[in-house]
Amino acid sequence: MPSDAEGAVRARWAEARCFHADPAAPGEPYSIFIPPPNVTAALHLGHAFNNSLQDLLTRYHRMRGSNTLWMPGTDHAGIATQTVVEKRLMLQGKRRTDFTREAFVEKVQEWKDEYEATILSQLEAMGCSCDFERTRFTMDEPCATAVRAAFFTLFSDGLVYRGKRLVNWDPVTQTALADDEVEMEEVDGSFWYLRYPLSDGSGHVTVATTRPETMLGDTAVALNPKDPRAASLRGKTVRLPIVGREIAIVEDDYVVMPAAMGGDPTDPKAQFATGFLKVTPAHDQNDWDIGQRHGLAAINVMAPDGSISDRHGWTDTSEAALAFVGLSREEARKRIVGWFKANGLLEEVRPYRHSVGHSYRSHVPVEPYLSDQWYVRVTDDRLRGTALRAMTPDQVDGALPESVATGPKMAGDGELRFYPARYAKTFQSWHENIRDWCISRQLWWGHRIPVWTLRGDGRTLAGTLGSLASLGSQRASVRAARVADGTELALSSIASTHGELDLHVCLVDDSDGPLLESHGFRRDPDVLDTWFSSALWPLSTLGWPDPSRWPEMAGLLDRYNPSSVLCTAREIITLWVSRMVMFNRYFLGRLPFRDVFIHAMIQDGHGQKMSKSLGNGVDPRDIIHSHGSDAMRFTLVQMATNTQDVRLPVDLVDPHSGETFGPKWTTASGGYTVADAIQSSPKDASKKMVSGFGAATGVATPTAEMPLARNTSARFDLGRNFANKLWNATRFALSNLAQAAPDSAREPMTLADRWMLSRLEYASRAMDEAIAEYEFHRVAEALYDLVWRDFCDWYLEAVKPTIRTNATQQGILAAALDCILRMLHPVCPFVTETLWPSVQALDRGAIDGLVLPANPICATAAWPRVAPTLRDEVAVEQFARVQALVEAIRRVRGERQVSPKRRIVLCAGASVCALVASSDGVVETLAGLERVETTPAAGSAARPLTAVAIPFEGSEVLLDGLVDEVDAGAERARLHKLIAEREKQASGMRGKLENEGYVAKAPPAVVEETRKKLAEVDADISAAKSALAALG
RNA sequence: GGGCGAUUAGCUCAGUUGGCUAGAGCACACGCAUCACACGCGUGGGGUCGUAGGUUCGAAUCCUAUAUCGCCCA
Repeated sequence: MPSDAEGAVRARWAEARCFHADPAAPGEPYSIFIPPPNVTAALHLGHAFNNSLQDLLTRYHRMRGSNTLWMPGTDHAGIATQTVVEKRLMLQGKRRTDFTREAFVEKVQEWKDEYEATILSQLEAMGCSCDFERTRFTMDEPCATAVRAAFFTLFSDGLVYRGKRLVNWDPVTQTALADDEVEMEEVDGSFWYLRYPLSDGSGHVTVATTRPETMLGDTAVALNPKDPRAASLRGKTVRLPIVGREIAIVEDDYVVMPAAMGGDPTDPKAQFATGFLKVTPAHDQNDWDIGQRHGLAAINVMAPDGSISDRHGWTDTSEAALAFVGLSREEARKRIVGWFKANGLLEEVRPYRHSVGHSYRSHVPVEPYLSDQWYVRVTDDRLRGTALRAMTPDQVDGALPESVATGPKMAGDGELRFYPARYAKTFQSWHENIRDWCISRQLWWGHRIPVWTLRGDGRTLAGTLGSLASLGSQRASVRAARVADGTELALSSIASTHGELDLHVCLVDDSDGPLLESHGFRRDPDVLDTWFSSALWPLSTLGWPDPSRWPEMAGLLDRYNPSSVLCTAREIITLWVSRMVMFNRYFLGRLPFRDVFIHAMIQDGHGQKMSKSLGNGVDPRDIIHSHGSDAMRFTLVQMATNTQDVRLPVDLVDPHSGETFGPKWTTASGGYTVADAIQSSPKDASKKMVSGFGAATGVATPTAEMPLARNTSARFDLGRNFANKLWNATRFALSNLAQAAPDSAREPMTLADRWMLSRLEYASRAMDEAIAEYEFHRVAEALYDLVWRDFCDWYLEAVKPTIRTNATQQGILAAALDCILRMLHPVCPFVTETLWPSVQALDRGAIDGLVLPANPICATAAWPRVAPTLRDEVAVEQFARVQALVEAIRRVRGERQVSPKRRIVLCAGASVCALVASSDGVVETLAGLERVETTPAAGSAARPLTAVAIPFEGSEVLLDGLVDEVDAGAERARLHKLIAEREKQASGMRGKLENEGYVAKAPPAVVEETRKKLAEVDADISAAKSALAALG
């Protein structure tokens, strides 16, 4: 199907507003929220996959009469988008800080506008039946309003708090990094062995460390409680060199014991360990955890630029320590090692290769850095508990924790179901082990945190608080915390509290900001984690908290939340699914969706995840260009199995010659296989092109002489061939119906007609079941078998002799075609919609059990109502025999290389002749028979010399006229081979039946089946043997 | 380190409570320009189901161990 026809079809849909959801319209609601794609980049095949499945569901339920909403939109993707824009600025030699915050955000906005438009056009090109009139963006006004309301509510309810935590800090760009922005790199480092004297002068302990510079912030030395030295050291303290701080010796399981003292000799760390660990809670995640367990102080000895500093939490600076203040962390390391050496406290240095996290932006080692961040208290039962209680009980592994199970009941409890079921476990264990959610990000692109803070002593702050009374609790929420440890305080007690305090005021609306700022408050510069706004997606897109503010959203929230299903990928269960469930339940008291369908991942041909950095993502528009949208969709649906990720070997299309070829591969850092950035034309090696890898990584820039090569993949040939097949079959059917004789008679239904209707019934049932279970490859399989195998290979061939004169059959052919278009539409909307008008124009007789209401547009046509009575078991069984006979004859024709043009004579017994007669000429047509003759009973002395015998259903069937002269030798060989095959089968079955255990214990039906089969095979063998005997 | 998944034909994948000769598409071989389709039609070859044990009358399927690969979480 030509791709320009796709545009015309889209225009038809748009004009009829087929996909616009009207909450006032009738029908059961069926809604899906699109997982909003990041505006960072264009969509790739993974998105095409995900969206093809969502569209399949949406179109299917729309045709089934549901009131359907597929909500589209995009996500601002804070860190990722800000980073790509900063990278682009860097190419111009500029940095984010060269601009004002507003000017920079403006630049990101431009990027967003460009990619949002690209993404939406990609969705349209794929044929997605989204309600594009309702398209949302996570930072547009309704979404921002929802974010603000949600944050305010959580803040007021005590579910948001400020706390300290180690973040991945990039000291060069001075921002926190998400975990996935940290690249692990192998580094040649060292273990330094430092001696820390015991305070009582009774000796020393030796700690091993890869980061000696952090010792300035040590607040303990730890050893394993199983360590034999533990008892004698219990209660003692250590005098920290340089600083002079007296620090405790604590016992913790985390500490690795040296191999020599009972540590695990296979653990490489045990080879290096001394059994003593310096504990620096402010500069190491594991040390932080130890610190939490033992109540240790966290002393931060670094400035945000990574230099040693006594101004960020370090107060007990000694004279000796001052010498290191101001040094970079690299320089400090050298000087501190030098100090230990000079003072005789450096015991040893051993080389050590280990992996260290590096910033993917500045490529310097990431510093675990202690900083103040905002948190959502997701560990609270109101969030975590409601999420766990949402799980359907039969998917809960074991039992929910007692404290959770006994929590308050709520609508939606027990209604959340995962497909495939195994992912429920991921959801459950995530919530059982969840930690409070850090939601602040040191970025400029995102929803800015709506909190204003004033720091001061209690008495002053109490006074300020009094003058803010006019704000009222509807517009402002106030909380107070002690600066030193973050402890929250009751507002009534702050006037009498000593020490520095922070007063945090959360505002519903920015308009009250200036009032706060006039009192010296400053707004938090950070923005919210992107997932905070994503978590509200099923709420914000429907106008929550106040749909009346947007007239076009009236009624949406009540009608479409909860939605029907969320379709997404594995890693999203923790990032997004969890948070949507918690927020939707907390704010609205409902589930955001009842089903969660987790689909496989599309990998490249080397089993690698498609990613921007590898440049192996394939633009769906490339595939639409080479194969068409329907072909892409059908193939993707066919690949949607529930167990496996999907490998997709990718080829390039040479822009110079149009030829498809396999690219040249190379190995990139990390051992990944990537396409060479620049590829040569297979036709003319002097002509070059840029691969997706080259363009995505910026290694090569496409030019007029060296254009970007499109991707393609032979995997999509399947879908293209399928769409082509349907197209041609429809053309053929239409032309036959157009040439039907005007005086066609209404005949009784033929065997083929009854069989075809049965196949429609079967396929319709198979589709319903597969969709209900989200087993999409079965949908594709059912359609493929129906269209290609049943309709094209058999039915169209079978009706050829009768279709032009049999009016009943004409009606059935038209109805079958109509039914097929409807059933195929959710997968291949373009070709079905294109064919729709001509098929709708056909006359069709009324068929009992098949209802196909007329409709001008396929997309909104009713799903076929196929009654179970359409299934004709007799016809199904009879036709299977016809197929077996035709195939048996064809096999011989194939072996003998008989020309398809050559007509032959079939001589068979009464039973086979009756079968042939019942087929209304189908056997004759498909097997190329001249005529059929009834053979006299067995012992056929009159067997023609040119006849060839085949066993069929246990009797001998003769084919005459295959060849001019039978080659007796070849004929014997064929029969011997056939007999050997059947003997092997028979002996297998006989073996089973001779096994007493089998006959005694297997279900009787299974045993009976084996007996029946064996009798048939034995009859075939004797038929073949008698044919052999006849040959002489 | 914890969890999940995969390993079946040359390739990409099915195989849902254990039960007909383990299937499909592509690729391959042979034949066919058969009046819808060569992006096609017909026929055929090709697999000791990762390995080793076990349960069972019977195992690709269930159990145990093990190898390799991948993903998620820490």
